Amino acid sequence: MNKKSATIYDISKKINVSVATVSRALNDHPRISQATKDLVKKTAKEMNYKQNNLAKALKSGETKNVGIIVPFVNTNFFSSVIRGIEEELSPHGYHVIICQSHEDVNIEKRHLNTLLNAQVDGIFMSVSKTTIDTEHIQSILDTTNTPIIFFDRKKDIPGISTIVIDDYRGGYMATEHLIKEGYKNICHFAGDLNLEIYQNRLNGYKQALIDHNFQVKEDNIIITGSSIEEGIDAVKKFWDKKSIPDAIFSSSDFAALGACQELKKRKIKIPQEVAVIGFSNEPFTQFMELPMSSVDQTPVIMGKMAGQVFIESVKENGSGVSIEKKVVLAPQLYIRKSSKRK
Amino acid sequence: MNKKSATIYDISKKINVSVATVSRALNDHPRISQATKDLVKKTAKEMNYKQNNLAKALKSGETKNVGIIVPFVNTNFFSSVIRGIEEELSPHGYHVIICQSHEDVNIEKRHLNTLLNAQVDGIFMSVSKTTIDTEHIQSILDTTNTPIIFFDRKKDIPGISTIVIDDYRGGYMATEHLIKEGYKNICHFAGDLNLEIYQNRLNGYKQALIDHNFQVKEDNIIITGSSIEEGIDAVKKFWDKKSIPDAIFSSSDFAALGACQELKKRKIKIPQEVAVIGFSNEPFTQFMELPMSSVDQTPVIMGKMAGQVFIESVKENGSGVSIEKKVVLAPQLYIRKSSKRK
DNA sequence: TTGTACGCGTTATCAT
DNA sequence: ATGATAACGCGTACAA
Repeated sequence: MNKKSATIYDISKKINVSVATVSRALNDHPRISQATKDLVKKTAKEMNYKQNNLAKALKSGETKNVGIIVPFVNTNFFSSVIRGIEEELSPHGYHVIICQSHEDVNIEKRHLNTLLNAQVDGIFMSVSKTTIDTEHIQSILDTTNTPIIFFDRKKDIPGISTIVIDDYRGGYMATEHLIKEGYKNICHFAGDLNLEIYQNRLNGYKQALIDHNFQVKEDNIIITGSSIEEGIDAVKKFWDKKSIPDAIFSSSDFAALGACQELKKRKIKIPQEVAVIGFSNEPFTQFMELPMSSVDQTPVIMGKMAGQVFIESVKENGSGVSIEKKVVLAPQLYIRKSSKRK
Repeated sequence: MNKKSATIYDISKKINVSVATVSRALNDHPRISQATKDLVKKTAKEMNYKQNNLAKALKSGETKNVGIIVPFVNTNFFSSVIRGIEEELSPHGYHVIICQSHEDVNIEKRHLNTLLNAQVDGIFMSVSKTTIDTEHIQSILDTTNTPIIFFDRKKDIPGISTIVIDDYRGGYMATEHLIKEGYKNICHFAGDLNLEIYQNRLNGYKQALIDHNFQVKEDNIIITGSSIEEGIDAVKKFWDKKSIPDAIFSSSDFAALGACQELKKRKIKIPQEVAVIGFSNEPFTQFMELPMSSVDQTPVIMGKMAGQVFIESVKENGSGVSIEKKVVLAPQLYIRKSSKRK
C-alpha cells in the first residue's frame, strides 16, 4: 500500500483532464462545468486526495498559521487566552502554534525568529518580564509584513494592536471597594513594575486612595512576585516592621494566597482584622478556606478579541496599511468573604 | 522599503555563483571551498536572508510542526501536558499546534483532517468523550505515515504509542488508603465509562475492596461528570436514598469539590463522618477550606514523555516500521486532611 | 469550458 | 569545487 497521498496530478491522469482543471474544479471555479466538477470531486474522494497546504502556502504566501508566545501555557490566565484565540481563529481556517518564553527575553527572541521562518501569518504575544528593550520586536515591524498583536502584557510600540484589560481601573475598583468596607490602612503588593499591567494596577490603587482623601504611603507598597512564598514574605515584612495594614490589595492571587496563609498562621482574622483581595480570579480563589475577593481579567474574551482584531487586520489588508487597534476590556470585581467586613 | 525577504536566488545573482552553490554553502556542504562559504554567508547576512521553511518543507516532506488535540486547553491537566510536549519538542526545532475538540468527535475528526492537510509530522491526542468509533483514527494509520500518539485518554489501536498513568493503580491506591484509614463503606464517583481512564479507576477501586475483603456494592457506584454540580447531585442521591457511605473516592476533583460543598451544607463533618478523595490534584485542592486528598497525574512529565516517544519514533524511521511504545507513569497519591481520620 | 506552462524557494542529482 | 536543472504540489495567467 502506498502511503503517499494523491496529488492533483494523479487525479488528472486518472480521468484525463489537465491538472489546471482539477485544481479549478476542486476550488469551485465558476467556469468549470458541473459535470467535470462532480467527476473530479468524486475521484478525489475515491483516491483519498488531501490538499497539500504546504504547496498552497508556498504559492500564496499564506500559511494559515499564527503563533502565540506566552511565558508559560499552563496557567489559568494564559491557557484561557489561548483558548479564546483558538476558538476565534479555528473557524477561519487558522492553526495556532504556541511557544513559551519562560519569562526570558532571549527565548522570546528565538521564538519570534522561528515563527517568522515558519512564515506564520501573525503573532500574538504577551511579553516576558525580562523584556526591557523592544528592538527585536520593532525590527520585525520594519522588515516584515507579519502583524503582531499584544495581549495583556504589552509594550508601547506604534503600529501594534493591543488587547488589554483596564488594569488601572481594576486597581482602582479593588482599592475603592476596600475603602468603602471601612478599611483605613491599605497596603499594596505590586508586581514587576517593568510590566505596564502592574504599573497600572499600582496607579489605580494610588488614585483611589487620593480620591478618597487617603494618603499614599510609599511604605505601604511592596514589590512582590506572583508566588505564594513571596506573599508570605511580604506579610512578614509588614508585620515585623509593625507598620501593620488593615487591608491588602495584591496584584497577584498567588501572593494574596500566601498572605492569607501567613495571616492565619499568625492568628490574624480575615476579614475582621485584615482584608485581602487579589488579582486574576484564579479558580482556587472561590474554593479557599475563606473565599478570596479578586479582579477577573476575562481572559477567554481577551483571546477572542485578539483573534477578531487579527482577522480584521488581515481582511483590510487590501488597503496596504493596517490600522492599529487598541482594545481595552473592563475588569470584573468579584467580592468574596476575604474583604467583606460589613 | 521592500519587505519581501531575500532568497538564495538574490544571493546567487549578487555574487555570481549558482543557487546550488549558495544552498550548499549555507548548509555547510563539505565540498564547498571555505572562501565561497564565507562569502555566501556574509552576503546572506547582509541581505538579511531568511530560509523559507515552506519551500524546504515542500521539498523534504517535513514541516517540523506537530499537532495536539485536546478537549479544552484551559484546564490544568491538558495545559500542563501541552507544556511538557512543547518543552520537549521545542529544542528539536518543532512547533506545536493546538486544537480543541470540545469533547465532540466530529470536531475531533475535522481537526485531524486539517492537521494532516497542514502536513504535520505527528499528532498527539486525548480522545473526546464522544469518541466511540475509531475508524477515523485507524484510517489515518492506514493511509498516511503520520504517527499518532495518545496520551491519557487513549483507545486501543495497534500501532499507536500511548502515554498514560496507571489509572487502575491510582484508583487502587486511593481506595486502599481510605480502607487503611478505617472507612468501611466507600462509594465511588465514576466518570464517563466510555473512557478507559475512568474504567481503570473504577476497576482499581473494585479490586482494592476485594483485596481487603470488602464487598463491591454496585449501589455504591454512581456515574458523574467532572463538574461541581454533578458532585453535589451525587451526594444528594446517596444521602437521600439513606444508603449513606462513609467515604467518597471521586474520579474527578471537581465532582469531589461539589461533594465537599454539599456535605458541608448538610453539616456532615469531613473527614470524621465522611472522607473525600479526588483525582487529578487540581491546584485548588490544596487551598480548600479543608485541603482535599487527590491522585496526581504528573501531566508535565506525561507531556515530556510523549515528546520523547515522538522524537524516538522519528529517529528510528530509517527502519521503515515504527515501533509502538506503551508508557505507563506512576500516579502520585497526595494525602490531605479530607481523608485522614486517624 | 479546458489545457499549457510557469513560478513559489529549496534541495538533490547529474554533470563538468 | 561548482553549475544546470529537475522536482516537491499547487494555483493561475495566458491560450485555445
